[in-house]
Amino acid sequence: MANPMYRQIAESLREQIESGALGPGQQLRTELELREQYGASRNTIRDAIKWLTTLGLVETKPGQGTFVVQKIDPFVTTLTADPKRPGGAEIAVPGEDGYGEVDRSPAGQKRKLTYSDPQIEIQKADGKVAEHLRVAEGSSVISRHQRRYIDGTPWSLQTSFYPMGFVVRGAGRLIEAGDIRDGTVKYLADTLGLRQVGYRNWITVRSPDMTEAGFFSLPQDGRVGVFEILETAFDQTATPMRLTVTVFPTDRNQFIVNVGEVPAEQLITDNT
Amino acid sequence: MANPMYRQIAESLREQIESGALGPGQQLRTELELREQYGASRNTIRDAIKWLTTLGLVETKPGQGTFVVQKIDPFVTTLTADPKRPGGAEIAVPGEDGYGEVDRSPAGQKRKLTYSDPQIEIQKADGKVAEHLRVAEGSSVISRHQRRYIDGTPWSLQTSFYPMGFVVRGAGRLIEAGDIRDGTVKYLADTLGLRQVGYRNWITVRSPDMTEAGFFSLPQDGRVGVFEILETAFDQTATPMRLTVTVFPTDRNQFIVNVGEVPAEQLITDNT
DNA sequence: GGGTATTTGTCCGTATGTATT
DNA sequence: AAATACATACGGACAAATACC
Repeated sequence: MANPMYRQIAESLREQIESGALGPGQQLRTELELREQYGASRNTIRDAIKWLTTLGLVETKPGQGTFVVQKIDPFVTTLTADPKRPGGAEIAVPGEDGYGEVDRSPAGQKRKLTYSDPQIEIQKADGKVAEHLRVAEGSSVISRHQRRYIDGTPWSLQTSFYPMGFVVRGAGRLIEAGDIRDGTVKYLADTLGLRQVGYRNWITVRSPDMTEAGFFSLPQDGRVGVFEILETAFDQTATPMRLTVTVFPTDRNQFIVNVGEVPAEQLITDNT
Repeated sequence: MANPMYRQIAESLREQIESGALGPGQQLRTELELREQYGASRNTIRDAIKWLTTLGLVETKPGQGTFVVQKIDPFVTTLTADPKRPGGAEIAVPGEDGYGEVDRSPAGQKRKLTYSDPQIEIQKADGKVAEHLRVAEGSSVISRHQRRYIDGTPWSLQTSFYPMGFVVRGAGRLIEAGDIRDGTVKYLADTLGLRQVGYRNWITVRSPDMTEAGFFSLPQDGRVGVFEILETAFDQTATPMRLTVTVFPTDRNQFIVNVGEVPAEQLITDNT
C-alpha cells in the first residue's frame, strides 16, 4: 500500500484499458460513478483521471465524459532522398517544388498532401537562422511559410529561409507569392547557378507553442511534443543556401533514415 | 476574465521565468507565500504549479520547494555514417563494437561514452521484432541489451536482436556474455560471410515505460517522451541481419541526418 | 429555440501524510 | 526532534459545456 490511492485507481483503470476491456474511443464511467465504485472522493477520482491524461491514455470532454484515446494512424516521412532532387528530401518544401508527394502509412494507404500558398516575409535573421544559414545575425532573410496537410488533417508547419542577397542577384521570384514552377531548387540553379548538392537534417523534440498547438489541435498543456527539423541545404561550394524549419506533432509522425544499400520499404503494421 | 484563475497565475509565473526574472534552478516562492501574493487558495496555487510542471517549466521537490527547471546540454548523435563501418551508424551498438565514440554537444565539448556489459537472452520474437527482422513470429532470437552513459549520465538503452540461426551456423559468440572483439558486424562477416551493406533507422517518439523512466530519472508522469529508434541492418542479399532498438529521452537528445555532400559539422550553440 | 439534466471544470477550506533540512 | 514545504485526500459549492427533449 505504498502507493497513493489515486495512483492505484489510475492503475486499475489503466489495466482495463490495456487489457482491452475499455476499447479506444469508449467512454469511462462518470466521475460520480467511479467515486462510488472505488469509495473515494470525487477529487481523488479526478486526480487519477488527470494522471491517465498526462500519460496520454484518456481524454476528457466537458459536458460529455472521459474517453479512451484513439490511436492515430501515423504519417511516415523518409528523410533521406536524392540530395540533388528538387526539394531535397520529401520534407523539403515539396509544396514549393510542385510535388504532390504521397506519404505511406504503416497500414499502407497512400495519402494526399496538400498545402497552403506560401506566406512570404522579409525578416531579420535571429540567432538560430543566422547560425545555420551562416549569415550575420540581424541581416535580412526571405521567409516562406506554409501549412501542410495530409488528407485534410494538419500535418506540419514549414518555413524556409533564404539569404536576401539571392533576390538582389537575380532570384526575384523568391519574394513573390505563389508557388515557384519546378520548385525553388531548380529555380535557384537556373537563375544563380546554385546547385544543391546535399543537406543536413537536425532533429529535436520540444513543446509546441500556442500557434502550433492551435494548428495541430494539440492539448494546450504541452503533453504532446513536436519534432522540429532544421534542414540546411548546401550548394556546390559547401555554403548553406537554404534553411527549412519544419514542425510535426510527435503523436502522429514517424521518420525513416536510410543509409547505404537498403531494400525498398517494407510496409509494416505497427502493433505496439 | 475569460481564463480561470490558476491559468492566470501560471501565466504570471511563466512570464517571470521566460523574462529571466526567475532564472534556471532558482526557487519559486512557497505555495503559502504565493497564496497570499495572488489572493487565491493553496489548491489553486497548486493547480497553477501543476500546469507549469506539465509544461516542463518547473519541478517540485517535497520538503524543499518549487524550482525553475535547468535546461540540459543536449547530446547530438549522427544517424548517417558509413554503412559498412563496424556497427553502422554511431548509434549502432558502438559498445559491442568496441568503439569509444565521442559525442559532440552543441557547446562543443567532447564527451565520453561508457556502457554496461551486454545482457544476453534468448527470446521469442514478438510482432515488432519478427516483422523488422523478417523472421517468423515466435521464433527464437538473440537479444543483447546494454545501458549506455555519456559522462556517467544515462544516455540510452539499447537492445540488438539477431536470428537464432546465426548461432547454429557458427556465430556462437553472439550468445556469450562480454563484448565481441571488433564488434558484431566484423564478427558476423568473418564467421558467416554476412556483410552489412546498409541500414534503416525508423524514428518514433512515445511515452517511456516504468523501466525507462527509472533509468533516465524521468518524471513518472510521462511528460517527457523518448525517442525509439529501430535500426534494421541489411546484408549483401538485402536480408535483415540485425535489429537494434535504442531508446533516448527527448529532453536531452538531438539527431543529425546528412544526405549528399555536406560540410563537416559546424558547432552550433543552440540558444533557443 | 429554450429548458433541463448530465458531466466535467474551477475554487474553496481543511486535515493529515511524507520528504527534507 | 522540530520546522518547513510539498503531497494526498476529503467535502462542498458553483460554473461551463454538452446533449436531449
